[in-house]
Amino acid sequence: MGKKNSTTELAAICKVLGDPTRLTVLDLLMQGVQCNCEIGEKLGLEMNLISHHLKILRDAGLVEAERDAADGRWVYYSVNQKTLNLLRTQLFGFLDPARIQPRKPSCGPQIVPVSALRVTRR
Amino acid sequence: MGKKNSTTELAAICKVLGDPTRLTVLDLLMQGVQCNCEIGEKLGLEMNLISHHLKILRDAGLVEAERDAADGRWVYYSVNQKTLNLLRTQLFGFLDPARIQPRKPSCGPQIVPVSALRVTRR
DNA sequence: TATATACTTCAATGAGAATTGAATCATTTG
DNA sequence: CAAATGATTCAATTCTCATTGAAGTATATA
Repeated sequence: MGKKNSTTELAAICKVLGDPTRLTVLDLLMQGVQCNCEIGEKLGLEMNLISHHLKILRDAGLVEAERDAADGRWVYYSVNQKTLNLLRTQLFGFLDPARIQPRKPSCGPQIVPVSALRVTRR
Repeated sequence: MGKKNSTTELAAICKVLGDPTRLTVLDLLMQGVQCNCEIGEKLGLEMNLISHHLKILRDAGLVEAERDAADGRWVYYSVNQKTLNLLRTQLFGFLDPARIQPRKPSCGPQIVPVSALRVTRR
Protein backbone atom coordinates (compact mmCIF):
# COMPACT_ATOMS: atom_id res chain seq x y z
CA MET A 1 0.00 0.00 0.00
CA GLY A 2 1.09 3.63 0.00
CA LYS A 3 4.55 3.65 1.46
CA LYS A 4 5.41 6.88 3.22
CA ASN A 5 8.83 8.36 2.71
CA SER A 6 10.83 9.87 5.53
CA THR A 7 9.92 13.44 4.68
CA THR A 8 6.23 12.61 4.87
CA GLU A 9 6.78 10.85 8.18
CA LEU A 10 8.66 13.84 9.53
CA ALA A 11 5.85 16.13 8.43
CA ALA A 12 3.37 13.94 10.29
CA ILE A 13 5.17 14.32 13.58
CA CYS A 14 5.72 18.03 12.98
CA LYS A 15 1.97 18.31 12.64
CA VAL A 16 1.61 16.68 16.05
CA LEU A 17 3.92 19.36 17.49
CA GLY A 18 2.20 22.04 15.43
CA ASP A 19 -0.66 22.75 17.79
CA PRO A 20 0.00 25.30 20.55
CA THR A 21 -2.09 23.51 23.16
CA ARG A 22 -0.46 20.19 22.40
CA LEU A 23 3.09 21.53 22.39
CA THR A 24 2.40 23.25 25.69
CA VAL A 25 1.15 19.97 27.13
CA LEU A 26 4.34 18.30 26.00
CA ASP A 27 6.34 21.12 27.54
CA LEU A 28 4.56 20.68 30.88
CA LEU A 29 5.21 16.95 30.79
CA MET A 30 8.90 17.64 30.31
CA GLN A 31 8.77 19.91 33.34
CA GLY A 32 7.52 17.10 35.51
CA VAL A 33 3.83 17.88 35.56
CA GLN A 34 2.21 14.58 34.85
CA CYS A 35 -1.41 14.18 35.71
CA ASN A 36 -4.23 15.11 33.42
CA CYS A 37 -6.04 17.23 35.98
CA GLU A 38 -3.09 19.45 36.82
CA ILE A 39 -2.31 20.08 33.16
CA GLY A 40 -5.91 21.07 32.67
CA GLU A 41 -5.74 23.44 35.62
CA LYS A 42 -2.53 25.07 34.48
CA LEU A 43 -3.88 25.66 30.99
CA GLY A 44 -7.43 26.46 32.01
CA LEU A 45 -8.79 23.72 29.78
CA GLU A 46 -11.23 20.87 30.28
CA MET A 47 -9.84 17.48 31.15
CA ASN A 48 -11.36 15.79 28.13
CA LEU A 49 -9.51 18.17 25.84
CA ILE A 50 -6.22 17.43 27.56
CA SER A 51 -7.04 13.75 27.27
CA HIS A 52 -7.59 14.19 23.54
CA HIS A 53 -4.22 15.86 22.99
CA LEU A 54 -2.47 13.34 25.20
CA LYS A 55 -3.85 10.57 23.04
CA ILE A 56 -2.42 12.18 19.93
CA LEU A 57 0.94 12.56 21.65
CA ARG A 58 0.71 8.93 22.72
CA ASP A 59 -0.15 7.71 19.23
CA ALA A 60 2.92 9.55 17.98
CA GLY A 61 5.02 7.66 20.52
CA LEU A 62 6.10 10.85 22.24
CA VAL A 63 4.30 10.18 25.49
CA GLU A 64 3.60 7.18 27.68
CA ALA A 65 0.97 6.54 30.32
CA GLU A 66 1.15 4.70 33.59
CA ARG A 67 -1.46 4.12 36.27
CA ASP A 68 -0.69 4.97 39.84
CA ALA A 69 0.06 1.73 41.67
CA ALA A 70 -1.54 2.90 44.89
CA ASP A 71 -4.60 4.62 43.46
CA GLY A 72 -5.58 3.40 40.00
CA ARG A 73 -7.71 6.44 39.31
CA TRP A 74 -4.66 8.51 38.62
CA VAL A 75 -2.75 8.18 35.37
CA TYR A 76 0.71 9.64 35.07
CA TYR A 77 2.04 10.71 31.72
CA SER A 78 5.68 10.95 30.82
CA VAL A 79 7.80 11.81 27.82
CA ASN A 80 9.30 8.94 25.86
CA GLN A 81 12.97 9.85 25.78
CA LYS A 82 13.76 7.44 22.98
CA THR A 83 11.22 8.91 20.60
CA LEU A 84 12.19 12.40 21.65
CA ASN A 85 15.82 11.74 20.85
CA LEU A 86 15.02 10.12 17.52
CA LEU A 87 12.86 13.04 16.48
CA ARG A 88 15.50 15.47 17.65
CA THR A 89 18.12 13.75 15.53
CA GLN A 90 15.88 13.60 12.47
CA LEU A 91 14.95 17.26 12.68
CA PHE A 92 18.53 18.26 13.32
CA GLY A 93 19.55 16.38 10.19
CA PHE A 94 16.75 17.68 8.05
CA LEU A 95 17.34 21.29 9.03
CA ASP A 96 21.11 21.07 8.64
CA PRO A 97 22.23 24.17 6.69
CA ALA A 98 25.10 22.08 5.30
CA ARG A 99 22.51 20.20 3.26
CA ILE A 100 21.66 23.31 1.27
CA GLN A 101 22.87 22.93 -2.31
CA PRO A 102 23.57 25.75 -4.76
CA ARG A 103 20.90 26.36 -7.37
CA LYS A 104 20.77 23.88 -10.22
CA PRO A 105 18.31 25.39 -12.67
CA SER A 106 17.02 22.89 -15.17
CA CYS A 107 14.42 25.36 -16.34
CA GLY A 108 14.90 29.08 -16.64
CA PRO A 109 16.88 30.87 -19.31
CA GLN A 110 19.61 28.59 -20.60
CA ILE A 111 23.13 29.79 -21.05
CA VAL A 112 23.62 30.08 -24.78
CA PRO A 113 26.94 28.53 -25.85
CA VAL A 114 29.23 30.90 -27.70
CA SER A 115 29.47 28.43 -30.57
CA ALA A 116 25.78 28.95 -31.25
CA LEU A 117 26.11 32.71 -31.61
CA ARG A 118 26.40 34.36 -34.98
CA VAL A 119 28.72 37.29 -34.61
CA THR A 120 28.12 40.18 -36.96
CA ARG A 121 29.79 43.51 -37.29
CA ARG A 122 27.82 46.54 -36.28
CA MET B 1 -2.51 42.22 21.68
CA GLY B 2 -2.41 38.62 22.86
CA LYS B 3 1.28 38.07 23.40
CA LYS B 4 2.50 34.72 22.19
CA ASN B 5 4.99 32.81 24.25
CA SER B 6 7.90 30.93 22.76
CA THR B 7 6.14 27.57 22.90
CA THR B 8 3.23 28.96 20.91
CA GLU B 9 5.62 30.47 18.40
CA LEU B 10 7.46 27.18 18.07
CA ALA B 11 4.15 25.39 17.49
CA ALA B 12 3.33 27.85 14.73
CA ILE B 13 6.47 27.07 12.79
CA CYS B 14 6.06 23.34 13.43
CA LYS B 15 2.66 23.66 11.83
CA VAL B 16 4.33 25.18 8.78
CA LEU B 17 6.58 22.11 8.58
CA GLY B 18 3.67 19.83 9.38
CA ASP B 19 2.31 19.45 5.86
CA PRO B 20 3.88 16.72 3.69
CA THR B 21 3.69 18.72 0.47
CA ARG B 22 5.20 21.77 2.10
CA LEU B 23 8.01 19.91 3.83
CA THR B 24 8.83 18.19 0.53
CA VAL B 25 8.97 21.57 -1.18
CA LEU B 26 11.39 22.78 1.47
CA ASP B 27 13.42 19.64 1.01
CA LEU B 28 13.65 20.21 -2.75
CA LEU B 29 14.72 23.79 -2.18
CA MET B 30 17.52 22.56 0.04
CA GLN B 31 18.57 20.22 -2.74
CA GLY B 32 19.02 23.09 -5.13
CA VAL B 33 15.77 22.91 -7.06
CA GLN B 34 14.55 26.43 -7.06
CA CYS B 35 11.97 27.35 -9.63
CA ASN B 36 8.27 26.94 -9.06
CA CYS B 37 7.69 25.04 -12.29
CA GLU B 38 10.27 22.37 -11.64
CA ILE B 39 9.02 21.77 -8.12
CA GLY B 40 5.56 21.36 -9.55
CA GLU B 41 6.81 18.91 -12.15
CA LYS B 42 8.72 16.83 -9.63
CA LEU B 43 5.77 16.59 -7.29
CA GLY B 44 3.11 16.29 -9.99
CA LEU B 45 1.26 19.30 -8.61
CA GLU B 46 -0.15 22.48 -10.11
CA MET B 47 1.96 25.60 -9.99
CA ASN B 48 -0.58 27.59 -8.03
CA LEU B 49 -0.48 25.02 -5.25
CA ILE B 50 3.30 25.21 -5.10
CA SER B 51 3.00 28.97 -5.07
CA HIS B 52 0.63 28.76 -2.13
CA HIS B 53 2.98 26.62 -0.08
CA LEU B 54 5.96 28.76 -1.01
CA LYS B 55 4.11 31.79 0.31
CA ILE B 56 3.54 30.10 3.65
CA LEU B 57 7.21 29.15 3.81
CA ARG B 58 8.10 32.72 2.92
CA ASP B 59 5.81 34.20 5.56
CA ALA B 60 7.51 31.95 8.10
CA GLY B 61 10.85 33.40 7.02
CA LEU B 62 12.15 30.01 5.94
CA VAL B 63 12.34 30.83 2.25
CA GLU B 64 13.31 33.80 0.13
CA ALA B 65 12.47 34.74 -3.43
CA GLU B 66 14.54 36.42 -6.12
CA ARG B 67 13.72 37.26 -9.72
CA ASP B 68 16.04 36.13 -12.48
CA ALA B 69 18.05 39.16 -13.58
CA ALA B 70 18.12 38.11 -17.21
CA ASP B 71 14.52 36.93 -17.54
CA GLY B 72 12.18 38.44 -14.97
CA ARG B 73 9.53 35.81 -15.52
CA TRP B 74 11.47 33.32 -13.51
CA VAL B 75 11.57 33.48 -9.74
CA TYR B 76 14.15 31.53 -7.81
CA TYR B 77 13.44 30.41 -4.29
CA SER B 78 16.07 29.64 -1.71
CA VAL B 79 16.24 28.60 1.91
CA ASN B 80 16.98 31.27 4.49
CA GLN B 81 19.91 29.78 6.35
CA LYS B 82 19.57 32.15 9.26
CA THR B 83 15.99 31.20 9.99
CA LEU B 84 16.80 27.56 9.41
CA ASN B 85 19.58 27.66 11.93
CA LEU B 86 17.50 29.52 14.49
CA LEU B 87 14.67 27.03 14.17
CA ARG B 88 17.12 24.18 14.38
CA THR B 89 18.56 25.54 17.60
CA GLN B 90 15.15 26.19 19.13
CA LEU B 91 13.88 22.71 18.33
CA PHE B 92 17.08 21.13 19.52
CA GLY B 93 16.68 22.97 22.80
CA PHE B 94 13.01 22.20 23.21
CA LEU B 95 13.46 18.50 22.49
CA ASP B 96 16.49 18.15 24.74
CA PRO B 97 16.00 15.01 26.86
CA ALA B 98 18.06 16.67 29.57
CA ARG B 99 15.13 19.03 30.12
CA ILE B 100 12.94 16.19 31.28
CA GLN B 101 12.23 16.55 35.00
CA PRO B 102 11.19 13.78 37.36
CA ARG B 103 7.52 13.71 38.26
CA LYS B 104 6.36 16.30 40.75
CA PRO B 105 2.83 15.29 41.56
CA SER B 106 0.84 18.04 43.17
CA CYS B 107 -2.31 16.03 42.84
CA GLY B 108 -2.64 12.29 43.17
CA PRO B 109 -2.57 10.34 46.41
CA GLN B 110 -0.47 12.17 48.95
CA ILE B 111 2.14 10.37 50.91
CA VAL B 112 0.69 10.00 54.36
CA PRO B 113 3.26 10.89 57.02
CA VAL B 114 3.90 8.11 59.48
CA SER B 115 3.06 10.48 62.32
CA ALA B 116 -0.50 10.62 61.11
CA LEU B 117 -0.99 6.89 61.22
CA ARG B 118 -2.64 5.25 64.17
CA VAL B 119 -0.98 1.94 64.74
CA THR B 120 -3.10 -0.78 66.26
CA ARG B 121 -2.35 -4.33 67.12
CA ARG B 122 -4.04 -7.02 65.02
C1' DT C 1 0.90 45.44 -30.16
C1' DA C 2 -0.50 40.85 -29.49
C1' DT C 3 0.77 36.46 -27.72
C1' DA C 4 3.28 33.42 -24.73
C1' DT C 5 5.39 32.29 -20.40
C1' DA C 6 6.09 31.97 -15.35
C1' DC C 7 3.91 32.89 -11.53
C1' DT C 8 0.33 34.81 -8.20
C1' DT C 9 -4.14 35.77 -6.40
C1' DC C 10 -8.97 34.94 -5.72
C1' DA C 11 -13.16 32.35 -4.67
C1' DA C 12 -15.20 28.02 -3.74
C1' DT C 13 -15.01 23.45 -2.02
C1' DG C 14 -14.22 19.71 0.98
C1' DA C 15 -11.74 17.11 4.42
C1' DG C 16 -9.80 17.09 8.65
C1' DA C 17 -9.07 18.71 13.27
C1' DA C 18 -9.77 21.47 17.71
C1' DT C 19 -13.12 22.31 20.85
C1' DT C 20 -17.37 21.54 23.65
C1' DG C 21 -20.74 19.03 26.42
C1' DA C 22 -22.71 14.73 27.70
C1' DA C 23 -22.23 10.03 28.54
C1' DT C 24 -19.30 6.26 29.92
C1' DC C 25 -15.50 3.65 32.11
C1' DA C 26 -12.33 2.32 35.89
C1' DT C 27 -11.11 2.65 40.42
C1' DT C 28 -11.54 3.91 45.12
C1' DT C 29 -14.14 5.18 49.20
C1' DG C 30 -18.07 5.38 52.42
C1' DC D 1 -23.54 -1.72 46.89
C1' DA D 2 -23.79 3.26 46.05
C1' DA D 3 -21.45 7.48 45.52
C1' DA D 4 -17.31 9.97 44.34
C1' DT D 5 -13.17 10.68 41.62
C1' DG D 6 -10.02 10.82 37.70
C1' DA D 7 -9.99 10.02 33.16
C1' DT D 8 -11.75 8.54 28.52
C1' DT D 9 -14.98 8.21 24.71
C1' DC D 10 -18.69 9.82 21.83
C1' DA D 11 -21.45 13.02 19.10
C1' DA D 12 -22.01 17.49 17.46
C1' DT D 13 -20.23 21.89 16.24
C1' DT D 14 -17.10 25.08 14.49
C1' DC D 15 -13.21 26.36 12.19
C1' DT D 16 -8.97 25.96 9.78
C1' DC D 17 -6.64 24.81 5.79
C1' DA D 18 -5.10 22.10 1.63
C1' DT D 19 -6.69 21.71 -2.78
C1' DT D 20 -8.93 23.07 -7.19
C1' DG D 21 -10.08 25.95 -11.11
C1' DA D 22 -10.32 30.40 -13.00
C1' DA D 23 -8.84 34.98 -13.38
C1' DG D 24 -5.14 38.28 -12.91
C1' DT D 25 -0.15 40.11 -12.94
C1' DA D 26 4.45 40.71 -14.71
C1' DT D 27 7.81 40.04 -17.99
C1' DA D 28 9.49 38.59 -22.43
C1' DT D 29 9.11 37.56 -27.32
C1' DA D 30 7.32 37.62 -32.16
